[in-house]
Amino acid sequence: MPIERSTYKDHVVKYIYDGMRENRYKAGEKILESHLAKELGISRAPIREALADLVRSGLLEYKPQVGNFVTSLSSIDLIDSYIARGVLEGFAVAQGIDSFTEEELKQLEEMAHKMGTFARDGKHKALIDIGQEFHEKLFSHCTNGQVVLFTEQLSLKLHLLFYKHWARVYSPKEICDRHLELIDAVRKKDPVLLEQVIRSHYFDTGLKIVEQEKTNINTMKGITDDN
Amino acid sequence: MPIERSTYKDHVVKYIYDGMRENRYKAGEKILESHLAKELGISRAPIREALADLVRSGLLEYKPQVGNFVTSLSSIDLIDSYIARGVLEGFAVAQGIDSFTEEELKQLEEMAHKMGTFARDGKHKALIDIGQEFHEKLFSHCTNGQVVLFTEQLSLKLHLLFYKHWARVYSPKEICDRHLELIDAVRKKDPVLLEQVIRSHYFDTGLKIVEQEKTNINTMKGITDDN
DNA sequence: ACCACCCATAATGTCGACAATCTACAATCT
DNA sequence: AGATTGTAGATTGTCGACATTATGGGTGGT
Repeated sequence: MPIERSTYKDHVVKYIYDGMRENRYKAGEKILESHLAKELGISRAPIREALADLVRSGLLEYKPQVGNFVTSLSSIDLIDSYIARGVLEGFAVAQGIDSFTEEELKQLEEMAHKMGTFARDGKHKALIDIGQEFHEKLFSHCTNGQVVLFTEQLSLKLHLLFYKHWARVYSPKEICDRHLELIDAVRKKDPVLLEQVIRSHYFDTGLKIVEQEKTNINTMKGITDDN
Repeated sequence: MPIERSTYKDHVVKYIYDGMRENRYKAGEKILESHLAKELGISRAPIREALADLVRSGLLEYKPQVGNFVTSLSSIDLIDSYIARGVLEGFAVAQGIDSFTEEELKQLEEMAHKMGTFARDGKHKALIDIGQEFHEKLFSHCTNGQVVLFTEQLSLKLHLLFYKHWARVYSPKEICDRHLELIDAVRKKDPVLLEQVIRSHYFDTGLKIVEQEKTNINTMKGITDDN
C-alpha cells in the first residue's frame, strides 16, 4: 500500500506519529528502517530523513551505528518537560496579557465549564480537544516566534506520550476550577502572578501524571522492586 | 581531502558551522549539496543528513524541492530569540539560586572584572570566551534537561550569527557592571528579581545588536530606501 | 519592445546495492 | 559451569545513478 505523492518524508513522519498514537510502537522499542521501507513500499532514504525529523522533535532517540528507538521519558524527563512548558507558556501568556478582550475571556470561561462537563460525562476525546483549544487560545497573543516554536515542540511531544492520562489526573471539578483560575489571573492583569499560576498548573500536572504512571505500573505487574 | 573517519554527518555539520563562522557562507545564500559533496569527497547522503541537522538547529532554512539556505534572522526574529533565551536562562538560574556558594559568586565576580579588562584591551576573542564561560557557570545549577536543551540550541544559533557584535554593543564598563548586577541579584536570593534582571539583560542586548546592524547597513550601502 | 510559452540545465528527491558496524549465538578455553 | 572469543546474520552508513521538479534563457507571437 504505497503512499500518496508529494514528499515521502512528511508522510512517513505522520505514519510513525499515528502509529505511536495508536500504541503500535512501545516505548523503548527499536524502529527498523528496512521494516518501514517494505511496509510503505519505498526506499530507505526518505525513511531515514523522517526518523531524523522525529529524533529532532524528541519522539525518537538515536544511537549512532545502532538505530532509532521510541523515546521513553523517565519521570524526571517528564516533569522537566512540563516545567519547561509552564515557563514558556507562562511567559507567552503574560506577555500578551493586555491584549485579551473581555469577550475572549468569556469564551475561555465557557470552554472551562465545557471541559468540566465533558469530564463528568466521560467524553475524553472532546475534553482533550477542547483543552488543546483552550491553551491555543491563551497562547494566541504571543508574538514571539521562538517561544511559540519551542512550546509547540513540547506540546507535540507531551500530547503524544501522555494524552491518555489527561482525562484521569484531575476530577471534573478540579479541571474546571484550575482553568478558571488561569482566566482570573489574566483578568487581574498581573503578569508575575499569571506566570506563577501557569507554571504551577503544568508542574502539578506533570507530578500527577508521574504518580499515576507509577501506580499503573505497580498494579499491572504486581509490586516489583523499585530500581 | 577526505575527512577523518567516524561518521561523516558530524564532520560535515562541523565543516559548515566553521564555514559560517569564517563568513564563507553569506546570509540567505543557497547551499548546494553537490558542491559540498565534491568539496569533501563524499557522497550526497551524509551531506543531506548534516544539512537537515543544521535546519533543525535553526542555522539553515529549508524550502522543499528548492534547497537549503543560510538563515538570515530578521530584526524581529533576532529579538525574539534573545527574549526567549532570557526567559529560559532566567528560569534556569533562578531555579538553582540557592545552590550557589559564596566561592562561586566570587569566581563569577572575578570573571566579570576580567571581561571589563579584556574589553578595554580589545581582546575580543578572550572576552567572548569568558562571557560564554560566565553564562555556563551561571547556568550550571539548572537540573532541568529540557530547559538546558532549548537554551543550548538558542545559544548556538545566537553565538554563531552574532558573536561579532558582542564586543561592540557595550562599553567595557557597561559589560562589567551588567554582569555584576546579575551576581548581585543571585546574592539577594530573590528569584523573581533575578529572572527579571536576566530577561532585561538579554532583551537589551538583542535591541542593541539590532540597532548596530541597522547602522552598519546604512553606513555600508549609503542611505538606502527602507523596505 | 514586451509578454507568454517552451525547453535545456541543474538541483533536489528517491532508489537499490555495497561496505562498515553491531548483535546474538555458538564454539572453545579455563 | 562460566566466561571469552569467533563467526554469521542483520542493520545502519554510504555510495552512485536515475527520476522529478524548479530555474533561467531563448524563441515566437502580439
